[in-house]
Amino acid sequence: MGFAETFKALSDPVRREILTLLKQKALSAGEIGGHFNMTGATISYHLNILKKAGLLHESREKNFIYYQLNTSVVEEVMLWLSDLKGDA
Amino acid sequence: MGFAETFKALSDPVRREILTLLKQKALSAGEIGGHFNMTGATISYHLNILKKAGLLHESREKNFIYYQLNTSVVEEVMLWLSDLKGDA
DNA sequence: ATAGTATTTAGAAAAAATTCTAAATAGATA
DNA sequence: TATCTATTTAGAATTTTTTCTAAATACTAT
Repeated sequence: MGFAETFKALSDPVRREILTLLKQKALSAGEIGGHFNMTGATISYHLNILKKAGLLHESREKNFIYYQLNTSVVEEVMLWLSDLKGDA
Repeated sequence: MGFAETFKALSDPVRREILTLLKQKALSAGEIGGHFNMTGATISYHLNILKKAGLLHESREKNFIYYQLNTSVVEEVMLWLSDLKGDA
């Protein structure tokens, strides 16, 4: 759950696009998959990496699992960068 | 030179530690290598990735090449994250 | 309970990243 | 020029990441 996992999660373009999609509204795994030319299994793999990094919140509803961006971890990354920059 | 390269560069723990070292003062490749249990060739590999991502500034002096953090690219990453967070 | 839809897990294949050793380049100094 | 030091490049081995197919799980609804 440290920065290592979070930066790794952010390093993949597919995962960054997923986060961008989730910036506005929560989406189910299937809806997310609809935006990519990939199997559901691959989307699930990416969602799992984002989840482990703490970047997602999930909520179950009916038969679906809705994913949403967890902004607090984004803020933590920004703090790390801010410190690196010298604003410590 | 886009975000892809920069996030990839930031995703490795060795490279993040290099950036942290360079936060304060410029260091030569050899000095950087002294902080890690790796060959100079490997350090050079990492420096090259950071350089391509625009995260480093280099200046030659005598026989040495001094590397320093380029904070402006760090700021660009922070802006991307800020936008993701919703501060757009 | 059965059948249907959504998502995840397992295992394997392919691609990318990390590291090393050995050799090459670049510049400095004697 | 010859040599020494600093750094990079080339090539190969290892590890990690990404992706797929096929199967499994989970939950809904008939």
